[in-house]
Amino acid sequence: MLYAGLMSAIPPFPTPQEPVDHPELLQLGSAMAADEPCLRADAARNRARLLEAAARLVAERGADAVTMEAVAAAASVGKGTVFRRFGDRTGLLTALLDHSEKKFQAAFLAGPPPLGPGAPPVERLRAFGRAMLRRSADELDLQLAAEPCAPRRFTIPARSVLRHHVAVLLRQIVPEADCELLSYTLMGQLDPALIHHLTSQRGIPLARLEDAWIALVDRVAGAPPAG
Amino acid sequence: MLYAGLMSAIPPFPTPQEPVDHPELLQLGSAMAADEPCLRADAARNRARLLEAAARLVAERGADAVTMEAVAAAASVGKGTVFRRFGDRTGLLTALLDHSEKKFQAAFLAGPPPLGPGAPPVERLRAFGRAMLRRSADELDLQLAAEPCAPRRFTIPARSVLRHHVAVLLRQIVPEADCELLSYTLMGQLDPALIHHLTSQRGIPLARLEDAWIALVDRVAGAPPAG
DNA sequence: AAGAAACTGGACCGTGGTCCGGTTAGAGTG
DNA sequence: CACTCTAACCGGACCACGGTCCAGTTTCTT
Repeated sequence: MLYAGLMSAIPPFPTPQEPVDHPELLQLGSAMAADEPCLRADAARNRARLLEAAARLVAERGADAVTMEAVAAAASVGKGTVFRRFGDRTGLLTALLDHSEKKFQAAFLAGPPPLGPGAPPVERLRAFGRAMLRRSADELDLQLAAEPCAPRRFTIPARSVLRHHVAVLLRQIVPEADCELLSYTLMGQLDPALIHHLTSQRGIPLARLEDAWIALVDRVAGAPPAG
Repeated sequence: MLYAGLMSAIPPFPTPQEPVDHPELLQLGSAMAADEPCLRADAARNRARLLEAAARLVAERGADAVTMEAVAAAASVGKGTVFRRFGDRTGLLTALLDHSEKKFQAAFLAGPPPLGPGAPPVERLRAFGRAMLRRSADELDLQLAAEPCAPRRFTIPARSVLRHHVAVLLRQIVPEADCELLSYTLMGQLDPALIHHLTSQRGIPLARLEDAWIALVDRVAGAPPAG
């Protein structure tokens, strides 16, 4: 099992990953064929071993067990190496999710309708929510664990890409609205932490979340479903 | 300066604060006259000193400087005492915010319109968003620092109260909708972390956030503002 | 072969959180 | 009021983890 990398080449040390101010251009394809940008042979090998070890830890003992030290030990590698490669814990977890993330991006950017281009925007937005909800339902532990603390929640590049996609669709549906801000609102309903809270802690079935998403999209699109 | 406490009596030790499964009843007035439930004299004194010390640290060196050890030292108290009293770091920060929180709750539960009862629900909802945005704009550091990590974000009692209020208003406005879930969505737009990201990191002025809130409420209420 | 750039690993630090032996407030009793 | 008893409280030693640093090693280039 191989994972793609979203780390670019890392200078000396203290420059893990830049916030990416304006990810106006969607990535995907930038570093897709070349799984390892320009990594030295030993570095690439260690990187692979670390991801493999981390994945094993997640599978066997849950995301909480993915301690930086545990991963390092399981990969027979020094702790510093883990940090150098992935920046911090979030970075490592994010890298673990990278594979499915890329697949998902490909699906809504270039896949078949209704998720991909070809269907009317409202239709695509509905499908997007459904897909997000289902994807988050699996991988929930990891998604939660990968979430950084408060101030950086909205700087995650992957999330920015998703949100931007929503904004683009919204502009086609309700051009007169503040689609940028509206996209944040809609994305809020698909937040892994919220999904976890509603399903695990309040026992709300996923189907109801999907219905709520559809209703929300309709409401925003200006066609109240039952009013 | 005295702060109200939202900690109930704490049994032996490892029971900091219960999740409060169904906060259907709004608090406010439960432990309002009695600032300290049944706290022993020395405990109450230490509690006050701790809050005072924490507030001083925030004022002088920012929320990041509020280390549990630093607070303990500044209050000339043992570290264990801080944890016993407030459960964890978020608990301490939450207690610091408690005063303004209570004031805010009082304002929309029993204050003058349009925030309080008396105005039509849509009007109250608009006012609620405005008030939240402005309140979060001050206190932003504290609000951010007080936010617990991913899985517990939605279990904060104070947030639950606010969200519940929104749900109640929504039920009066769009009874046919899934107001429970809709309230989560609306609250998402008022999340301190989002506000911080938009204003501090993307330079979006608060006024635009307020406009977006109004527009969102109108949209949800089924009366598209310009369509 | 040799030099430079990149990588490695583990010692080190600060912080959040736990534990438990010792201390004290304050109620009950005479 | 003095004494005693107990539950609650206190404090700081202790642990685990995330994150940093840097001296020594390895890879790649020329």
